[in-house]
Amino acid sequence: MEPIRQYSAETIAQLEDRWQQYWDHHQTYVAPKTSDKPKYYVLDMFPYPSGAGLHVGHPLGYIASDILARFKRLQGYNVLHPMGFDAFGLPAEQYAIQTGTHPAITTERNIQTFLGQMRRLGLGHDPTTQLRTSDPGFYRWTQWVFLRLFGAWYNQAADRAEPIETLVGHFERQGSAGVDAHADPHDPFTAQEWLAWDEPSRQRLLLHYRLAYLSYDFVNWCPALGTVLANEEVKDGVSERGGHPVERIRMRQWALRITAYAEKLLRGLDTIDWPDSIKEQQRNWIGRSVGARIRFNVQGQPEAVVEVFTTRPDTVFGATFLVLAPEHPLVESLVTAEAALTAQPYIAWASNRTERERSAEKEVSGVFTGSYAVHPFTGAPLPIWVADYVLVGYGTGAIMAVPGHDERDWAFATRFGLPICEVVVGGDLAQGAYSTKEGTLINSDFLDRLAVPEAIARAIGELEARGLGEGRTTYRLRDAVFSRQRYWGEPFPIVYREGLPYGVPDDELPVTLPEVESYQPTGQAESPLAAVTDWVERPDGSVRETNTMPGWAGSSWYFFRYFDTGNDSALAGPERLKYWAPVDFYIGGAEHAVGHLLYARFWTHFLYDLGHVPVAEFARRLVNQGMIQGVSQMVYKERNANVFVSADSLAAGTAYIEIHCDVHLVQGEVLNLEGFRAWRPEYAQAQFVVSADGKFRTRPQVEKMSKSKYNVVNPDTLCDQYGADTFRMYEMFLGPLEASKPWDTQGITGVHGFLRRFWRLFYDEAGQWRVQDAEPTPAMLKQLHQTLKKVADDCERLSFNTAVAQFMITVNELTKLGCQHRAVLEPLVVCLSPFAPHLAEELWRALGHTTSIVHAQYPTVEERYLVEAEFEYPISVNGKVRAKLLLPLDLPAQAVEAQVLALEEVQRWMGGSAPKKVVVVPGRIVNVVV
RNA sequence: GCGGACGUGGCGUAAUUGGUAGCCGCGCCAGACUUAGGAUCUGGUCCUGAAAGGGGUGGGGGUUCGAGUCCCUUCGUCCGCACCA
Repeated sequence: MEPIRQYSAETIAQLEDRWQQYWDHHQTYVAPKTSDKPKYYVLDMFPYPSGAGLHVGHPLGYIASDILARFKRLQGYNVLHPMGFDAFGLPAEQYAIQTGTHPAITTERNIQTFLGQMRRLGLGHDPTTQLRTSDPGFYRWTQWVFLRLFGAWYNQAADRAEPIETLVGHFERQGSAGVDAHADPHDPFTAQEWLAWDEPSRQRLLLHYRLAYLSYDFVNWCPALGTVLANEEVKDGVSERGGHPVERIRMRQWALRITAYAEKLLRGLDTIDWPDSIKEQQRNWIGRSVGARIRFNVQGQPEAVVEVFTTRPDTVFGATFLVLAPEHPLVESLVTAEAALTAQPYIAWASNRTERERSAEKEVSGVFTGSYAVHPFTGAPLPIWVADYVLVGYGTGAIMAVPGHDERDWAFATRFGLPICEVVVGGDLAQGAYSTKEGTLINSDFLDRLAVPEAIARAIGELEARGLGEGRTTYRLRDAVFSRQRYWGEPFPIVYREGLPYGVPDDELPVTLPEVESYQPTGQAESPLAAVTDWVERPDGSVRETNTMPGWAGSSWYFFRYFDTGNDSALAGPERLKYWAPVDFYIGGAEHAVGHLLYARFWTHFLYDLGHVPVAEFARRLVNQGMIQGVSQMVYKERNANVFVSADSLAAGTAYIEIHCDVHLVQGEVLNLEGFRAWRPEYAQAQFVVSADGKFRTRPQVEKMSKSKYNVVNPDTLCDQYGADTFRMYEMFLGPLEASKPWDTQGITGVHGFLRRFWRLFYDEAGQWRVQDAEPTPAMLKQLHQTLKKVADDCERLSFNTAVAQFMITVNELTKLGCQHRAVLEPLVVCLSPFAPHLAEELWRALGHTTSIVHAQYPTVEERYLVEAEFEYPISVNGKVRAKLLLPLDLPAQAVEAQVLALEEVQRWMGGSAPKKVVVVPGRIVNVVV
């Protein structure tokens, strides 16, 4: 291979291409899947291969993980750094509906674009691990996991999931007595009854327990997308994808009993190194609240019992009325004939309002049902109201209103003239409700004079003793709706016989996605698969489930598949799982906080319970890379004329239209007028009012990077111009990895200049090799080892921006020192290689090495070169470090002592007196004793 | 409203985690070269001052010999959650 001697635009392209080919050809990044070396697993959140390709914001995380992977490899780890694709998803399907192109074709096309762009960046992913969630060989195991969920129940006594067989065994021996499960309620039964039941009855009952089960409940139905959505996919009452309105309707759907894992998901957060904000979001989402359920009988309706949840059972004597959500199942029977006239319209109106309308509403609204509940302790009649500030989905969908100590209840009581009763001392009711936990109880019979915490315990004890309720922990987390009425997703491995679901045998997996004539949903809540009758109807008379799994199914476990992508007897081989799990470093966007990241934890906990994977938490450390925002460039056009005015010359009285112009036409807020004229035909003849200096200025504006704002900067063009190494280093140099920051193309020249100057250390301007074997000077060695140390530290703490800065300092310094010494430059190239792998490979080869620098060893930091000519002596007074004294390194202990004694400041702390004793210890701490 | 993160030059940022604030880069200024350029190289660039010096990390207060860093308070920005009983 002929060495490249110049580092210029033409040769950079040649150089980078050459090494990319070399890496492909030599399979440089394939990790041995088992090894004696310690492992390090670096994982990116795999992308959905959208049609738009990558913009400069996307590669930030990929570059960071690539640098870390390369760095860890240099440190001697066996590094797995894979890349796959989250290939099922709505955009490909919607494109298919419009064009008839099979989603698999568009998806594969997009994947190839992504792969090309990633290769161009020099990302060293293990090429043997390129999985796709839409590949039958992969989704076979997604279906397999689903079957395990379907075939499992949550044993609360053992605090883990177990195969459903253990439950059936219990039923056969003891009936439902003694089962402590996370399950839907049902009537108790005996072993005899169970044994007497027919198969459908047993199956129907088991659905109450299965961790994947059919539910008939309120779901988020999105008419525009033609599918249901999980709570995590709905934001502010509209779909996260597309922003379409979402309705709450009752439908039969598959759901996963994630609520069984609420407590484990909460506790597991304490064992993992994830960002606080993500942990906090997950805690909020799980929404644990401790309190009690209380049952209220209804006057004149012995069969009706209103159960409420409260976190403040101590305030039960302050309850003056009950409120039910409009959708509460008891509402219908509680509305009396007299009240119906006013109540019915309100209930109908409130139930039909969207979540969004309801939460936007500030006005208190509600209606009296005409019925009264009986206070469990006083027997007082409490009017039962219906109001939409009570949500059907939380707690029991009913509350006891304590207007004295809950703001919403107070507002409601005030609005409708209901009584307000003070039961906790600690505030002023004239100012409104107060919900202090500091006060003591009054007007509360047996709770009087107790402090709130004791009162809560006492109230729960009393409720339980009298059978009126019990202590209870409630979670905001809902079971996850798991079916979608779409084509482009994993088919369920489920068939129905007599309307009851059965899992297909494992040896029938994968249940492959059939071809369809139309990708259009076939009607209200039905997947396009329903139309494929010869697929749906099976010879034995059973029919297939026609929904498909949601987008997050495959992403909930894919990180285990990279260990063993070809395995067709298990999701991954046990010894590989044992070696590689968990992920050591996971990087991706913060937007997945309560979606993917929660589901993936849930699936991992589940698989761990069943012994299929060796870890309960899949990712030890998580980092969210910041978003790179676009910087739009705005130009101002007079409203009524084809006249553009420079942004610093706008006239006060004139009306202007703000127009996004292509950011590539702007250099440092100055518009390239010729380019702008040529950009749009209608601007060719426009007039331009320029600033005093003759320049036409734009106004920058930070916003999301988007095609419509003409602020998208494509990494490919920057790689063409400066090379991938420059691009990689510049993305890192931009700022801290986790911070969001606006893209600024201008600064890239600084990094590019650094790489050129670095090259100059090896080749002079004429392309002559200048590296010598001479002995480097101490100053050079100091510079080298400082850099080796700083860069290693910075890589450990992911401070890549400061590492890049350190490289720049070094190259400036070594240039000044005239360094051309192999002993300095060779280690430096290794140190730089994670950041600029192409350039490093080239120089490594020029230094005479015949193997890839990827497998080199990170140079040893020799501390002796780092010690300063002067040393900071920490001075401790009676053991507490009080000061540091800068003294020459070789100063004898006595001299240090003398210096300390002479230090006026030390005497000042001593209160004017000289220290009794000064001890200089070998660790160079100076102890001063008074 | 609740929770989290943060506030440093014209800009992106750095500061050995309590020890000389402003590293590195952009931009800007000056100079060199020059086939005048959006190239390259050199030097300068927090404020004030002729200098010595003084001031300075959103504002105010505190702890400390010493605070960008810790504590209290206030203002502001960003993010998340939000009728959660």
